[in-house]
Amino acid sequence: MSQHRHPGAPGRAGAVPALPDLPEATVARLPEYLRALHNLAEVGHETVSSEGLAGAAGVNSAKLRKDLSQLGSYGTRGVGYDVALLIEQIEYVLGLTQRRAVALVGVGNLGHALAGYDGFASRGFRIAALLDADRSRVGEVINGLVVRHVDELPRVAAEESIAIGVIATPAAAAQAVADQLVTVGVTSILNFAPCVLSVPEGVDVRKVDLAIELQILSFHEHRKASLTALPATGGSGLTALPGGLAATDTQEAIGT
Amino acid sequence: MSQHRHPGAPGRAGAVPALPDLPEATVARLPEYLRALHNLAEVGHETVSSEGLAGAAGVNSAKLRKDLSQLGSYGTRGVGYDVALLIEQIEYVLGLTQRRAVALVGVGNLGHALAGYDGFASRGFRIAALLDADRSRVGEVINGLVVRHVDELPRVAAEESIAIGVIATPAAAAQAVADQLVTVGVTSILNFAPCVLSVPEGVDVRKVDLAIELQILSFHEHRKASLTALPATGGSGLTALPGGLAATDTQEAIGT
DNA sequence: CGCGATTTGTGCACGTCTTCACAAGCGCCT
DNA sequence: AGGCGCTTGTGAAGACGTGCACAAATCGCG
Repeated sequence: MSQHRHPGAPGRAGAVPALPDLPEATVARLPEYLRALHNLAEVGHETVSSEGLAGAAGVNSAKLRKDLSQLGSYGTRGVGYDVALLIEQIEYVLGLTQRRAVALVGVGNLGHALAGYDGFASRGFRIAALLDADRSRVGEVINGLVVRHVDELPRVAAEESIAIGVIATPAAAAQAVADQLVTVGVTSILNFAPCVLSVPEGVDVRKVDLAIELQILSFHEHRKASLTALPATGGSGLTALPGGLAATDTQEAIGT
Repeated sequence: MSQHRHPGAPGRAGAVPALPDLPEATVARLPEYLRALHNLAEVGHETVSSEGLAGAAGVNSAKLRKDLSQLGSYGTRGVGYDVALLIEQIEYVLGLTQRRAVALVGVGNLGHALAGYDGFASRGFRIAALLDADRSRVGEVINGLVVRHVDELPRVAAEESIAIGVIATPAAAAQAVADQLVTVGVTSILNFAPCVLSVPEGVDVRKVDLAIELQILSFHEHRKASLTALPATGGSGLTALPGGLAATDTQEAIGT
C-alpha cells in the first residue's frame, strides 16, 4: 500500500540512520498516533488534519503537531498529513519495520492471558518463546507455543534474537528472571511484577502494575469525595460546580 | 495492625478532611512507596530513612522526601520515617482505608486473568462484579464470582457502590461500556482496551495498553541499535562507551 | 549539658513539557 | 495570475517536575 520510497532515513537516502533523539513524552504518544492512523486508514481516509488526528488520539492538536514535527515528518500546509506516509514514518521511528521477537517469562494467570493476546501479533511483535520456572507447566501448549523451562533461556536466545523480555512472574522471582534476561543480551524489559527491578545501565525497563493504576484512581475518587463533602462553608467562591471544575489530569473529558 | 489513632485528617482531629491537592507526579509514586513500605514492615523494620525507602522504591531520595513532605508527613530528622505511620498516612491519602469495589467488564482473555489476580484483594480492592456482553459467558464462575450480563450493570451498581470500573473488552465495545459505567455513576475507569475513551468532565480515565509499552521499548531498541551502528566516524568525543551513556529515561540502572 | 553525627524538609536553579498564537506555505477558485 | 481560506510548523511564555545543596531539627554519647 503506497510503497512510496523505502522507509529509511527521513529525507535523503543513505544519510545517517540515527534517530533524531525524540523527547520521551513524544515517544510515549507516537504509538497512540499510530493506532489512530491505522483506524483512519481502515476507514479509507487518505489524509488527516492535525485536529482530526489529535481528536482520534485524545490529545491537543498543537501537541500533536509539535510531536510530528519532531520527527521531521512532512505534512502539507492547507491539507494535512498523508495517512499512509505518516504510518510508515512512525513505524520506522518506532523500529517496527522489523517484527521484534518477545520472550514471555511466567505463564501463570497473567502470562497465560498475555500469551493469548492478539495485540502482540497485530502491532508488530511476535512471541518467540514462552518460559516458566515451574516444571509442571513446561510442555503445556498455549496458543500454539510450547512452554519451555526458563533455564533454556540461553538456548532460546541463541536460536533467535530476543528484542524484548516480558516478565509476568510473581514479584519474588522477577529480579532473578531479569538478571537472566540481561545475561542473554536482552536490553529491553517489560515488567508486570509488582517490584522494582535493578538492571545495568543501558537496559530499559518499563513497568505495568495494575494495583498502582487502581490506587491512583482511588486517590482521585477520594479527592472528589472530599470535595463534594464540603457543602457551602462560605468557600472563597470557587466551590459548588457539581461536576467539579478541577481538571484532575489523566485524561478527562476527551471532548467529542 | 498498629491501630494508632484512627487515620484521618493529618494532625488535628476533626479538621478539614480535604486532601492537600498533590502534584500528579507525586500521586503516581505514592503507590510505589506504599508497596515498598509494606515489604519493609514485613521484614520487621520500624523506621526507614529517605535513602532506604527511595532505594526500595527505585527513585531519587530527594524526590521521595519532597513527595512525602507534600502530604505533610512527619518524618523525624536524624532518624527517618516511622514505617507503620507512613503506611497509614499514604493509605489514607490514597483513599484505601475503605476497600473499594471494582466492577470488571469483559471476561475474555485478559479479563479472565484480571479476575483471578491476587493483587486486587491484597492491595485494597474487591471485585464486586464480573460482567460480559457475551450471553454464552454469563453464568460462568471465575474465582468464586458469577459472570453476569453487562445489562445488569444498573442493578449491580444499586446493590453496592462501585468505585471503579475496569474495561477489558475489545476496543469496539469499550466506548459503549464506558458510557454505561458513567451512566450508573462510576467516575473512575481503568481502560485496557486499545482505544481512546470519551467521557464527561469529572470522570477519570487511566489507560493500560500492552502494545504501547512494547512499542516504546521497541523505539529504544531501535535507537540503541542505530547508535552502536556508528563505529567511530570521528565523533565529537562522546562516542564509544559500549554501555551507552545516554540515560534514556524510563527507569534505568536502579543501583543497589 | 553540650556537641557531633545524622537525616529531614526545602529554597533555588535547571531542564522538560505544554499551550498559545501567529507567520509561512499550500491548494483552490475565480 | 492573484487572492483567499485553510493547515502546518514553530517561537515564546508559562507550568510542571527534578535534583542539588544546605539549613534546621533530632538523637545519642560523653
